[in-house]
Amino acid sequence: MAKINAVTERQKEIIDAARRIIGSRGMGELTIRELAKEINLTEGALYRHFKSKKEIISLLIDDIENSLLTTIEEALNKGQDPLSSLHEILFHHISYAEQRKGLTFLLINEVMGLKNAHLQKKMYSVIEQYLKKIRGVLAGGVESRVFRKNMDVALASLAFFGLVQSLVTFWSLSDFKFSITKARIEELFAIYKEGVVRK
Amino acid sequence: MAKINAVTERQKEIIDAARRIIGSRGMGELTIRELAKEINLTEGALYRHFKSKKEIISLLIDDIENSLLTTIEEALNKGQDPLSSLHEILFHHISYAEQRKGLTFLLINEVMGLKNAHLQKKMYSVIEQYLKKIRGVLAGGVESRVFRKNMDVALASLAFFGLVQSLVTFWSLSDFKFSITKARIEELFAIYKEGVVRK
DNA sequence: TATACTTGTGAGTAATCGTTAACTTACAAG
DNA sequence: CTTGTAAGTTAACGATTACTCACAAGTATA
Repeated sequence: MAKINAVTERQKEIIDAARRIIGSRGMGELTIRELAKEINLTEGALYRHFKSKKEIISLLIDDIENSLLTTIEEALNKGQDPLSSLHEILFHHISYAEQRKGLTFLLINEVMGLKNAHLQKKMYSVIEQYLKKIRGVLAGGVESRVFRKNMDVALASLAFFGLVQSLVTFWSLSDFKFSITKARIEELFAIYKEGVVRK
Repeated sequence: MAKINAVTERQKEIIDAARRIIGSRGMGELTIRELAKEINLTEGALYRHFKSKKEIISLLIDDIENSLLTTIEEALNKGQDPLSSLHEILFHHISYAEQRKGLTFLLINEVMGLKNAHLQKKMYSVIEQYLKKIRGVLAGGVESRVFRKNMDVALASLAFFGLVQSLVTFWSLSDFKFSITKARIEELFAIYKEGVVRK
């Protein structure tokens, strides 16, 4: 299948600016005016490059789809076995979220609030792809008997996702006051890996 | 300390209406006009009962603070030991979130997006109180040697929170299509309790 | 050189937002 | 009978929203 909609340079600039605004000033400040100001263009000019604000959000989702899934894919390839793959993915995902100041989760929520079926489906698809990768690793681990054999991999992938989401939520609400250290992530992984119960 | 701001009956009606709107139509539809329509009042009349929209959000956070923490407290009292306490809390929290259609998390994310220092601090406080309760249970479990002794209880409480958050996020994005069964929650708890690695 | 396409400007639109002002009504107290 | 107050209505406010359009300047192509 050929590329239907190639993303132009200007479009890239626009979504970069959008990411900057959301990260520093929040979703509520992402307006056409502010976006135009950010890249020194007029509002009318912006509409030469997309047809609606929803399309910008759609492009932002595409951006996340590419960057997040690529990040996870790289981490996955670095891992030598299922367990180290998960370890790598957790580290990469958290540093990804840290760099982007939780943009992914802000966007997830915005899309939920919009109640726009198309965008919602698209966002759902991204998360589903993410979870699918995790499920793949988990299933491999179950097969190679590194992971519990009677484990529900769908829920285990969701729980994995939750590690990052809750950390970023708490971190964001604290206004990014505390730093996420390597040791903290290590312990978070240990909880996921070992559980809380004494062996 | 005496009660400074007693919540009136009308105020209760208003935040109930706000909850209904958010649950059925999303945060984006929570406007003064829609809110007035929902309880058959005029917009001006609403302002007899609060001084700004932010105050409504603030009241909503208060509402969550009371209802969620009460729910968790009840579950905590039901549990006979640390492990069963966590079990109860997870069940109660998920059914709480289910009833309210993930309102708590919608509100958390909305506040994150608003970048309003006061509301953010308030929301942070609610989550902090929640986590504190979980930390209490976890610390008790470590002491009674039911839980791992070298566990970071702060991160473990965050991971617990993440179980519910990710489940509700995914559930909400899927437009509440799938149902959360008892068996699923049981398995989710098993992942938290046992971890994913084979013993 | 003439033509067409792209990208920009600047001024506008209607709609909607939170909020407020001026006024009315029901009711209670003295 | 007067006065005060709480709670409502109606109508508007200024600001902001996403979005549009006539027009100009540059660039590439024929």
